[in-house]
Amino acid sequence: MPTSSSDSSASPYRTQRCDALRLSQAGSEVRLAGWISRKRNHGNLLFIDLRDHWGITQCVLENPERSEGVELDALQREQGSLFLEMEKLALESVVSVAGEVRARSGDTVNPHLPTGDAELALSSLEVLSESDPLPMPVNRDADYPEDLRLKYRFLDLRRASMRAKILLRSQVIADLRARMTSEGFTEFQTPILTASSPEGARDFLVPSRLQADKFYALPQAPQQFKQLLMIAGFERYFQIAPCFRDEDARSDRSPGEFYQLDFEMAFASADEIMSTLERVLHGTFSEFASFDVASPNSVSTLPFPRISYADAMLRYGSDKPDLRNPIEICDVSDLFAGSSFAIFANAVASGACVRAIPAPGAASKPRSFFDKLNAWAREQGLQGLGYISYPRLGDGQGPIARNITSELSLSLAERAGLSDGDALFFVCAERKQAQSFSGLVRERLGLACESIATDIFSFCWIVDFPMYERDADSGEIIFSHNPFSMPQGGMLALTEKDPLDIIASQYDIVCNGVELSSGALRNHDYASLQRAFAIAGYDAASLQSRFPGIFSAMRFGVPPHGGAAPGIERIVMLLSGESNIREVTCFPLNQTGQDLLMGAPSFVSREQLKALGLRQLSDDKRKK
RNA sequence: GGGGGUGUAGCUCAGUUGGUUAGAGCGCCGGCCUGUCACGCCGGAGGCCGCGGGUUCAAGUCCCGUCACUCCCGCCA
Repeated sequence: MPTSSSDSSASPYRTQRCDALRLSQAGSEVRLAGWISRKRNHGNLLFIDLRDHWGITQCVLENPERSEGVELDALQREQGSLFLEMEKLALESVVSVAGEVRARSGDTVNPHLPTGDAELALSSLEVLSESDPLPMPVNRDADYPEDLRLKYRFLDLRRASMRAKILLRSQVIADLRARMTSEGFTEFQTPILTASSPEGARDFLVPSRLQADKFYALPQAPQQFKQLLMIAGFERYFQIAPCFRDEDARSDRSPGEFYQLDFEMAFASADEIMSTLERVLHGTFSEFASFDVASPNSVSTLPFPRISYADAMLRYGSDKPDLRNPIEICDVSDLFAGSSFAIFANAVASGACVRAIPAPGAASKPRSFFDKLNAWAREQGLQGLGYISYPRLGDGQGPIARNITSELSLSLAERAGLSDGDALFFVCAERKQAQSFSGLVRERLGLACESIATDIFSFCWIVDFPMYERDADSGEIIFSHNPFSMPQGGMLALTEKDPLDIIASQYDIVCNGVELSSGALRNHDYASLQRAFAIAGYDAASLQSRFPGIFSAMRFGVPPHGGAAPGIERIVMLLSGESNIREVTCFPLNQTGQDLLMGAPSFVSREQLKALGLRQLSDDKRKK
């Protein structure tokens, strides 16, 4: 694979790349190939920006002047027709051109272009592929509707900003591979056509031709396969793994497929797994951050902080907190209990929580700042958002402050760690709602008070997730997350504890409020895995039929193991500052799961359906 | 499945309280131009105002419905 500019000598289309033009080549003949990115036509002087994968070179073409009564010689006539041909060639046509390298003089040097001190004076042109007029320009960085961009993705991908993101993705994947390999991991490929599993996300199904009426499913993740590889005795597995989930899209969630850096380790502790992933992510984020990683804390130092799930929900109101935001929530239910502020006192008496969210420097904000937040809180379905404003800590102001003692006002400020000039917001609701809502308030205040740094990657681990939860609708005990996780305390915890108090050996890694990965120690003990499923209502017999692979393997020697699977797109999104997953994907599906370029999904022929033993659609439905 | 936003020229957008023939920039076509690098100047073509219905003397504009895209909730073990 040629990487240096001189290695393309074998090409019939060019002698060098468009980024390789040098002043030192002045006087020599050079051939270039690429797309016509821009033309600047001065009548008898034409500039062409020729672009290939590597860069841009300015080509220049002169039209010999035809003076009154003086005939042009053959060379001049040839030059003239070359000019006319190039002049009418559409942008984005692909050409191979040759000419002499010329130095650009003084003020015609373009300092913004790496090749800007020289240019190619054209003497020949071969049109390799002519372009139609473009449905969208590609030589500028403007916003275009996403459906247009996806329909002409091959054009969209010619744009510099898209190229940068896609190339970054490639480099990030290569870097992750190298780091995993040097950590002693081996890369594997696991099946794409596999069995449907009834739990988790909705499966993509593929009908089987050889086994009538049966279906394959595309893997939601290679979870069972990587565990089987552990049982097979490969101690360190990884894969840049495609995952398929038939769920609705979000801007940070592709509707069909995405990639994970899937890995698993045998005979490892949770600490070992976490520190391994930390090293890899810290390395990759330091390598590719767009800002200066030399400045302190620009990428969290190792080891990343670990926060229990319960603590995260209290202090940040989220299990994926953005730690760039310095605001921390605290519980003040006990301070309001029995206080003279009857609304909160009564609510606490009947089991509600009051959570306090500091707003740094907000005491000087105008009244409208508080009114706006309050209006927003009502939109979100809350009664309202109380607040105390503290121009000085001893001088709480606002509607709540007028109804409580100055001692209470001061205690609140102290508990929340306020300084003069801050304000304190209050959320009063049932515990779960108070948690999640104070998290939203925290996010909003972080933005409003401009207290979120933009040039750091702030990582943390969230640990000690509950193993089970109660389904809000059915009231039944269900798995909170991965059923194959090891419960902390093992079999003893499963038999002795209230299921809702059992903690899983699960750890999520979070960066800037983005959940990069869930991970866990897996339950390698057959009996306790059966017990764990029994608590969630699965009898032993059904496990064998639901998860035949893993359950038959469990009986033949299973090493303790665990792993994680950070999302590739999420990593690239963070590194490129994108909030939309489609921006870091070459050919993404749109929000409704369609590929507007390839026309997927599509109807298929009657013959194809018949071979699969599937019912045929009526003609009018197919035509619609 | 539910809620919000958007939809006017190939593209990006403007279009006032409902009021003459719906505009601009880019692109396209034609003309001029020898140092530009988003080249410049002159001219031209190009519109089912997403679609259907309604209100009105009059609808791009107001109302109802519908479609497409997008963001969010549900969902994503």
